[in-house]
Amino acid sequence: MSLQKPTDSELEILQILWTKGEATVKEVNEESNLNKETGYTTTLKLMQIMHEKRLVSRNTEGKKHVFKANIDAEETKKNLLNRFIDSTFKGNAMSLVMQALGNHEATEEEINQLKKLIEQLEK
Amino acid sequence: MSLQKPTDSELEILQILWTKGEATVKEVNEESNLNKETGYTTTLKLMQIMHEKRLVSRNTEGKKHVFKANIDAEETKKNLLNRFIDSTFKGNAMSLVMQALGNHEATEEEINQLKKLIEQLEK
DNA sequence: CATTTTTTACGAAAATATTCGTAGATTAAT
DNA sequence: ATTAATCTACGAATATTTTCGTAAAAAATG
Repeated sequence: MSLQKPTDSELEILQILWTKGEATVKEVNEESNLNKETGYTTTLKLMQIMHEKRLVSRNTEGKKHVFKANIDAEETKKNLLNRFIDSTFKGNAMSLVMQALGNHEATEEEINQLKKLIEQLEK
Repeated sequence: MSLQKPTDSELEILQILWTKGEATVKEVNEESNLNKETGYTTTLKLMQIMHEKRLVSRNTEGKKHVFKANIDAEETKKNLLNRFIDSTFKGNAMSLVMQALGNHEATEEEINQLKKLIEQLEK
């Protein structure tokens, strides 16, 4: 069962739902508007399509529909990451890691986390 | 001057050009066909569009046009990586690194590289 | 030099993704 | 209960990306 890749717009909505747990169209739209102007019915339509695709589920009992993500955040991100590594880094995960670490100013805390992870990798 | 994001098909062609240094449409198309069936004129058209966008340059002196990437591999990948981190990991680069390392079976060599990089980060 | 093969140019169809207007339903307010 | 506000459904217009057919130019072959 391979997950289909959400579009950019869909991913943005999924991120909002993953963060909020659940949300109405209005809430999602307001959140979207922090980034870029988006019409209400545009967001609504996207979420209806996502529902058709089973990317989200919705509770229609109450007055307004309440949506939540229907696919797991970690699994989806892992999936997208693997695709990205394949397309952009030709499957070389370590190359991506190096690039990401190189670009990024790491805190002490983060470095310690990294060290721990590396110890585990060594086993 | 911010780089525009190449489409998936464009990225695939860029990867081939980055690897080969330069190539004709025929060569690129044959390489593409290792992954998925792609018509010759499809590849041609894509490369013409990429030329209009200045993603590639071409030498039309000889009999066939010889193309090469007109944007830098490292810079482009860095750019795409930053976008990906923003969209999929909400800007949290370390989270992506952890995920990538967690999914991936690292060789001793790679672990040593990582350790070196971490030493540098600590300074 | 005539014929065949290879190559480019280009328009347009097909596929996919995004945006929005309008109508009708539901709920809230007076 | 009537009016106003909010919300969903849905078709359709736009925009973007991908694919391909056809024609014409260029090169290779015999």
